[in-house]
Amino acid sequence: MNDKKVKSITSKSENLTQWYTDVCTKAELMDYASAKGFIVYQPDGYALWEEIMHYLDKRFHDLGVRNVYMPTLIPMSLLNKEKEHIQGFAPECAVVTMGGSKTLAEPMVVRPTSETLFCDYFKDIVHSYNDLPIKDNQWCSVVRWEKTTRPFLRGAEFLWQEGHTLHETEAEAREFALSILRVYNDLGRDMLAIPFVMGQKPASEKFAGAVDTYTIEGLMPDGQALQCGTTHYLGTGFPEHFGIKFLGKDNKIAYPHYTSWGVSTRLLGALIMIHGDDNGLVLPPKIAPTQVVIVPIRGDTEPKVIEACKKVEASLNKLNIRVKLDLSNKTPGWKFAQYEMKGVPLRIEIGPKDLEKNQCVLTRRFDSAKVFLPLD
RNA sequence: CGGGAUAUUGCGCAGCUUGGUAGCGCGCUUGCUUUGGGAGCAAGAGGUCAUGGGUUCAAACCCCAUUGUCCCGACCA
Repeated sequence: MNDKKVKSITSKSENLTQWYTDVCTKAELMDYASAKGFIVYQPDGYALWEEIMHYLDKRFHDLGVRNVYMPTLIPMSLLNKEKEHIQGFAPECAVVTMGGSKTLAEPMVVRPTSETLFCDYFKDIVHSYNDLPIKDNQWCSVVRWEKTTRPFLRGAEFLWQEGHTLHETEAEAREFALSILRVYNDLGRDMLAIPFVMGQKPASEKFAGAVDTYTIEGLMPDGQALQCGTTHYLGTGFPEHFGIKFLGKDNKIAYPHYTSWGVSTRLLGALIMIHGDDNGLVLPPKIAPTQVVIVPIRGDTEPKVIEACKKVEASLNKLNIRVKLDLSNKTPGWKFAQYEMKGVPLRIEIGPKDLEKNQCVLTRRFDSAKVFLPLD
């Protein structure tokens, strides 16, 4: 019988790439969409992203950041204003064309990132030092026409947040960029159970248009480092090209110092690869959409078992633990395998034998450790 | 973009050599029996065989063209 379980997904040590794809689809995190490189985020996959959004929104708010939303499309002329920037992104830009007899006044591009849109907006609202700092963030998706795609790790479209801030001085901007980097590092520690390494990129790997690029890097099971988040100090280059100026306290005109920063759904790819095993996904409790699953044994014929399960469910609900009681008519063995595949951190089994002893069985996902606890 | 492979039900595949009623496994629906590691039996539902053309009495199958997808390169902050 164990043969069936082993057959369902490829072994992680045997073929990491195949294993990764198997887990993404069989744990029902995503499905492939009809356009190449695009995916459907299924409820359990999107729920992981929602937990990340909740955490970061709170942390960003504490730093004085507010959420905004920019358009999906960028006029080509706007994108062309910063030379280094357009040279970096042009090869992967998705250019919009209209069907039929309709035509566009000028070529449009689906945003690969939104620096140009933010700067075009900032130039109209920044006039004096009293308008600074500006700290905006947006949650959105961006499109980059990658030739080779993988779920979450590299997609033609991915979800992310991009923050854009303007500051009076270089020192303030640099310090802010680094404070965001520390927030990203905390996200790894508090939510994802991933020990990131904070660092600075060499000139050859900097963001197109940045003075300095900082990243958090995660170590993957294949020995490669995966860039999981970036913050950039962009200097005054963008403001100069877009005409963002302010009158300082000294009554002189100056350009503000610019930062941008982001993390994407690539984080989910790192989460899956780092923690998963041959039985499927393994999720840290803080981010798991379902933290505890209760599996009744012989529930159909033993009303007392259901009753006991519901009692446990209610008490866990009171503790704000995300709990699921599975009363479906699947067999217990199927449920065990299913919730292991989905990475649920803790399983509680309750059956007739347990009721006789007034106990239940707890099994931990990441190391299969079993504990018997009194029902009370 | 270069090389290779492939396209048949939601998924995975057989059938093509040698043209003649559209098949299998999984999944799904219903019923009964089951339930402590992916249950069993029975009855069902589900297909423009990628697209266009050609050959033929007859094409999933043979021929030509087109398109999509996958793998390996190359490319990729």
